[in-house]
Amino acid sequence: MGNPKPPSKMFLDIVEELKSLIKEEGIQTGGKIPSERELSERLQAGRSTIREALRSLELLGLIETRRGEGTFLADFRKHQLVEVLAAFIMQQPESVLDVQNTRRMHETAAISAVCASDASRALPVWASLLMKIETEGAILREDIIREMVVASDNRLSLKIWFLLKQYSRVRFDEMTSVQENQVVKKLLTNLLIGDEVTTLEAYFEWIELVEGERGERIE
Amino acid sequence: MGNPKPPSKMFLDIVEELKSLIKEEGIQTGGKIPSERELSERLQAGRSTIREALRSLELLGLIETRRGEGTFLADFRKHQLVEVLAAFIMQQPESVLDVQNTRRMHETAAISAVCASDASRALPVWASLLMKIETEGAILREDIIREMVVASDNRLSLKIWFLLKQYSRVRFDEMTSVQENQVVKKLLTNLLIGDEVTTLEAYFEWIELVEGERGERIE
DNA sequence: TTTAAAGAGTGGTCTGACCACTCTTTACTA
DNA sequence: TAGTAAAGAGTGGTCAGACCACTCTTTAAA
Repeated sequence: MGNPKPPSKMFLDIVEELKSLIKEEGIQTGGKIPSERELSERLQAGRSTIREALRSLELLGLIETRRGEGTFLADFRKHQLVEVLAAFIMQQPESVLDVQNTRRMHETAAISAVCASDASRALPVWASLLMKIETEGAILREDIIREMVVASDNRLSLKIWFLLKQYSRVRFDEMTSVQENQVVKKLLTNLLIGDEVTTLEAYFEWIELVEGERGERIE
Repeated sequence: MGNPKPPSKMFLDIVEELKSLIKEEGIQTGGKIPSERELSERLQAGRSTIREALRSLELLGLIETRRGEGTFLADFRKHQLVEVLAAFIMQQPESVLDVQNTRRMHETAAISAVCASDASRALPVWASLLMKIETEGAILREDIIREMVVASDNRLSLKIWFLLKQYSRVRFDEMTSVQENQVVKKLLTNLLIGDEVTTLEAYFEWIELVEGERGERIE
C-alpha cells in the first residue's frame, strides 16, 4: 500500500494547491483568482503547468476565465461539465442501465418526499398540471417529473437528475399520449392527497408505459 | 440568444475534436490515443494547447497518461473527478443537507434493491458481517452500507455514493457502538429474509442513532 | 545465446515570445 | 473645465523550441 508517490502529476498538485489557496484566501463565488503569472511565481511552476491546471478546472466549470480580465471562481451551478463527462461515459454501453435505474431512484425519492411534505403538496403547480392535461389534452413528460424533483427541494438531487435525464432513453421532450394521461392524472391526484403508495404505483405504471419492457425495476 | 460565439476557447474545441477523433478511429477503452505531437499537427494547434485539453480530460479521469508510453482512453469507472469536483461543490454550505439526503436516498434504494433480489440476499457477505459483530463486538459502519450499495449492483449509484459519503457528516470510518449493534443486527437479519419494510425501519433507526437529531428524513 | 548499450518515441516542464482583449491612466482637444 | 482619444499596464490565448525522464525496441558486443 505504501505509495511511493512518483514525482509525476505536478499539474494535479497545482489543482490541490489552488483549492487550498482559494480556501485560505476566502475567495468567494465570482471572486477573482490570482493571475496565471502570479500563480506561476507563488506556486513555483511554469505558466504552462499552471494553465493546464486552470484549464482542467475550467472544463469542470469550476472557474471562469475572461480574456483581458482574469480568472474567477465560478458558480458551480453552471456546471457544463456534465456534457463533456457524459459524452465519454456513455460510450460504455453497460452504464446505460445504471443510468436508467439511478434516474428512477431519484424520481421515486422525489415523489416520496413530496407526498410526505404538506408544503410541497400544497404547491399550485400540481393543479396547474392537471388543468393543462384537461384543457390541452397532453403535457410535456419532463414537466411533470421535473416539477416533482424540484418540489422535493434537493438541489443536488435535481442536478444529478438533470444529468441523468439527458442520457436516458426516455423521451422526456415528448408529449404524453392519451393512454399516459390517465396514469398521470392518477399520479397527480394521489400526490395531492399525499397517498405515497398509490402515487408511486401510478409512477411505475407510467414509466412502464413509456420505457416499455426494456430495463429493470429498481426495486 | 444569437451567440456570436467568440473565437476563444480553442482548447474546448480541441476537446470536441478529440471526442470525434476517438469515435471515428474507434478507440476502445484502454486503447492508445495519438501522441501529443501528432495531435498537434493533425489538429493544427500548438502542443501546449493540445496538452491543456488532454490534461482536462485527465482530471476528469477520461484518459490516462503514462510517461514514456503515451496517452490512453481510460475506463471511466476510475474517474477520480468526483473528488475534485466535490471539494469545490462542498464549499457551498447550503448543500450539506442536500448531500445528506441524497446519500440516504441512494442507501435506501440500495436496501430495497437488495431485499428484492434473491441473488443479492444470498450473498455470503451478510452472514459474514453478522458473524463479525458477534465475534468482534463491533464493525466498521462503512462496511455495512457499502456492501449493500455494492450488492445493489449499480456502479453509477455506487460511484455517487462514494462521493457523497466523503462529504457526509456521518463518521463512516468509526466502529459501531454496542447500541448500534442491536439495530444493525436487526437490519441484517431482516435483509436476509427479504423483509424490506423492517430492514428499512432498522436502517432509519440506525442513521437516527448515528446522525442524531440533525438533518431531515428524506421521506 | 545472453546481455548491454544506443536510439527512437513519448509525456513533463519551463522559458520566452507574440497576440487580443479589458481597464485605467494620461494627455490632448474643444 | 469637460469631454474624448491615445497610451499603458495587466491578463488570458497561443505558439515554438528546448530539455528532461521514462519506456520500449533495436542493435551491437560479450
